[in-house]
Amino acid sequence: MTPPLKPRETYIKIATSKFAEFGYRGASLDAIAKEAGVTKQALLHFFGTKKKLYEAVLEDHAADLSAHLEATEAPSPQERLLLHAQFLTASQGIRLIIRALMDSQDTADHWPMKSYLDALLSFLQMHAKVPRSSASHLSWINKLIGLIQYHIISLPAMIGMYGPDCAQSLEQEFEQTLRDEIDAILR
Amino acid sequence: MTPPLKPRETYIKIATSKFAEFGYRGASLDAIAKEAGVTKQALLHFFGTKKKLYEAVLEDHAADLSAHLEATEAPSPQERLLLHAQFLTASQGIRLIIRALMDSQDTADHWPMKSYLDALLSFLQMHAKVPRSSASHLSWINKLIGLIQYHIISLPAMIGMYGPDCAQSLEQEFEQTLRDEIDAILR
DNA sequence: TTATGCACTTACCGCATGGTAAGTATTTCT
DNA sequence: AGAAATACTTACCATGCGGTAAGTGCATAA
Repeated sequence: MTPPLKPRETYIKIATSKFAEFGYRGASLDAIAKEAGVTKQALLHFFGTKKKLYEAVLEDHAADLSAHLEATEAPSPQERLLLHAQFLTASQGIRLIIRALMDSQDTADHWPMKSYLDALLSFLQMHAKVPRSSASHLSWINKLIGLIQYHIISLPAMIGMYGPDCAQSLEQEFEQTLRDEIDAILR
Repeated sequence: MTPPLKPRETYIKIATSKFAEFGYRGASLDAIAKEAGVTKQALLHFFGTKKKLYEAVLEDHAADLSAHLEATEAPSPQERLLLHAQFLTASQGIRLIIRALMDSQDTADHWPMKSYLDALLSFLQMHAKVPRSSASHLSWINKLIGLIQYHIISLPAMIGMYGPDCAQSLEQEFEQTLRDEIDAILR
């Protein structure tokens, strides 16, 4: 029933998961193309260079995140933000963001995630318990994303070090922390 | 006055900064060797393979962190942990940890950072306000490292997006958050 | 004095990678 | 019917990479 994705969209989705998993350098055009069932020249045909494909991926992802925040419905702002945070956690696309932040200093000025961050900022400003500076909200967002992101990337290592049993309690503690943080600033 | 580093130690220090900055794939033996003023075969002579150099770097770094935690002196446990957290923030070696967590699933079981994590855990257990499970402490450590780590890697992008002025307030908010988190669990 | 080990070097190899050039089949527009 | 655009393909190339092989200079030990 889902309409068949256009080639370009297909490539972007596959590239997204590859870049998220292996990083910009680690994800080769060949590997992405192979998963899509084409040759890498198909990708170069659409995007010109690997760098441009990467930029397209980042922009597409930012749009996805903004769209999800927009579309999420819940009885209260807290629950809405919690749902969105859980989506962030589950989507694993957060790895893409970390990779991007770590890889590129130079592209920071025309950073594609800005639109998404701005959407989050205005959401916070609209529903905050008390008025706060946008720097303060930005700092809170950093805290939240840092929380989510480190939880995701450290979990496999934690399980490796402390056994599979620790996973469940870590998950529980993590969700409680999410709730606490959200409750702390939203009315 | 500092005693001249042995070659092996020199290589590890340089490799540490390169791996932290560019990741395992992104840091080439050539680049590391060039900065050390030798050829890459000098590195291969000492470490055999790039992978083994990487492991040596991780182990050395874990030892450094544990040593710093051990050596830090302060009037109270809170201040001691705060000093250590600020060292973590300033050392930028935290990038190494993130890179390592993201790059390797398979090496998670014999993860070199475990000794450092265990040192942190016992520190928390010794000075916690109230007794808590080690899973709970582990979760708190994740939170703290996530906080530090995302602050560091996102700051350049934040400055790029919102201008240099936001840096100072982000720094201030960040330090306050560190203090709050530490005060929340240490007596 | 010879030998042994250490800390390298130069020369080379094979492979993976991003990218170019040119061609091809299919659909859409005029 | 013919032209143009779309969505690719095969063939190829230059570069950078990790790693091997063999040799060199130098200090110390027997």
